[in-house]
Amino acid sequence: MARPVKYDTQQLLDAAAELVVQGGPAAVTMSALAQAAGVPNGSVYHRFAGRSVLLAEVWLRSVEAFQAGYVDAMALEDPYDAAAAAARHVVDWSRCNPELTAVLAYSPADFGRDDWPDAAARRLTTGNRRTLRAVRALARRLGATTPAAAERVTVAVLDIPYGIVRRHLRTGTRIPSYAADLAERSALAVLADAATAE
Amino acid sequence: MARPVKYDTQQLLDAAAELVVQGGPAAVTMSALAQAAGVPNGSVYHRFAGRSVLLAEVWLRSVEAFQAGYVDAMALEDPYDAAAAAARHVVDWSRCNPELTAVLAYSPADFGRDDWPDAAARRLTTGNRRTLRAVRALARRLGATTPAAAERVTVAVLDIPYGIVRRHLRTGTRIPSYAADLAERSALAVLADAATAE
DNA sequence: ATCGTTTTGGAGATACCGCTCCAATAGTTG
DNA sequence: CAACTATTGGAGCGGTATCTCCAAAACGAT
Repeated sequence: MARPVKYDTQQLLDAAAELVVQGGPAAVTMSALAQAAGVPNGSVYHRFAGRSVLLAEVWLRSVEAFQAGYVDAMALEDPYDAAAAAARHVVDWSRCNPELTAVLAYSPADFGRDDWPDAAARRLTTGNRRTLRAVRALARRLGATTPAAAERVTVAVLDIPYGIVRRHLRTGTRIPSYAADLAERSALAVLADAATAE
Repeated sequence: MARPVKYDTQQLLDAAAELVVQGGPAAVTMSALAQAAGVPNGSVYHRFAGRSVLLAEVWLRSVEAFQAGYVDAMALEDPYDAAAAAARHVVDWSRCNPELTAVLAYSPADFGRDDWPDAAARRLTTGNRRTLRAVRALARRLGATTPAAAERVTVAVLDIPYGIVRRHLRTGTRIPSYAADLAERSALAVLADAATAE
């Protein structure tokens, strides 16, 4: 019925993520993407209405992929098991998805969030809210009542594992194999310390 | 002897840091800086030879200010006191220097490290090495022998406090007053857990 | 084979950025 | 007051990025 599509959106997003690895969000220009993917300049605009839409897609694809597994990990019955699984997931997922992790090393603001179309902005807040709810639910199951206690849970299941990942990302060293164990143990140590405080 | 200087370098760097807060390193353009500081376009070039020099100065000023106090904090005699002080310093310093902290949320690469002049690159490696040495010395004093044990110390004195700071930076929420306590306690919990493992 | 429909490709308009250059400027000195 | 000198200011050049536009291309349907 018509000419078939020649360029896959996903392959463009992959190339864009690769550009983020090499030079951050600023390196993701429409022309650089076209060149990196071996696509004519104008063809990029047939997939993404503009640069802000492209950047939104790059971010959302990464964050949604991460959050899906992260929320799943916290669904385990025992709250300590859930916390341990969540901490491990951050490290393991990052090891398996270095390009997507490089994207998440920035913030939505760095990907021009202010210029995103409304639909993209909504996807972002929806995903973030769901994740926040999951963490808060876990905090409740762990007996956290005050804001400080809830934040301690966040430290355990997010700040610690992501801090490890981020440091290796920045220094260029590969994430060592013991990193997941380290993240889990450190997370549980913080949670155990919180339990003794009650 | 000659016309006196009219624009202070520090005030330009302050304006540049403010630009980083609002829009990341990409927003630090020579023209944007000139406009933000109320300085003519060309005058910026009388202070900084080019954009790469400017970005290098912005980064180095922030990181050196941070590292100075950080290394000092680890000089305490008792290694656990030193670790606690280091963890607290990260949070306290970030609370007191939000603009400089916003700069450190990125990496030297985001500030165009590859284009820095040699002198700036040397300043960076010198400061980083000194800091790394201090952390490694602390790890030794805490009895860490394996790489995994040393990294656990890094988790305690850097990843945990900085993770807390970074999360608040990203969400736009102010760092709560209990954050320093939370960082210290979490750090000591991780270190205590490490001690029981031996 | 021909038609209709959708995708493609790339040249070019517009805007912005880094950077240069040099006349004008404003203190300092004698 | 006049001469000297380092600093200043802004117009403008070259390069690059975003985005538009429409003829050409490539397939399915008839």
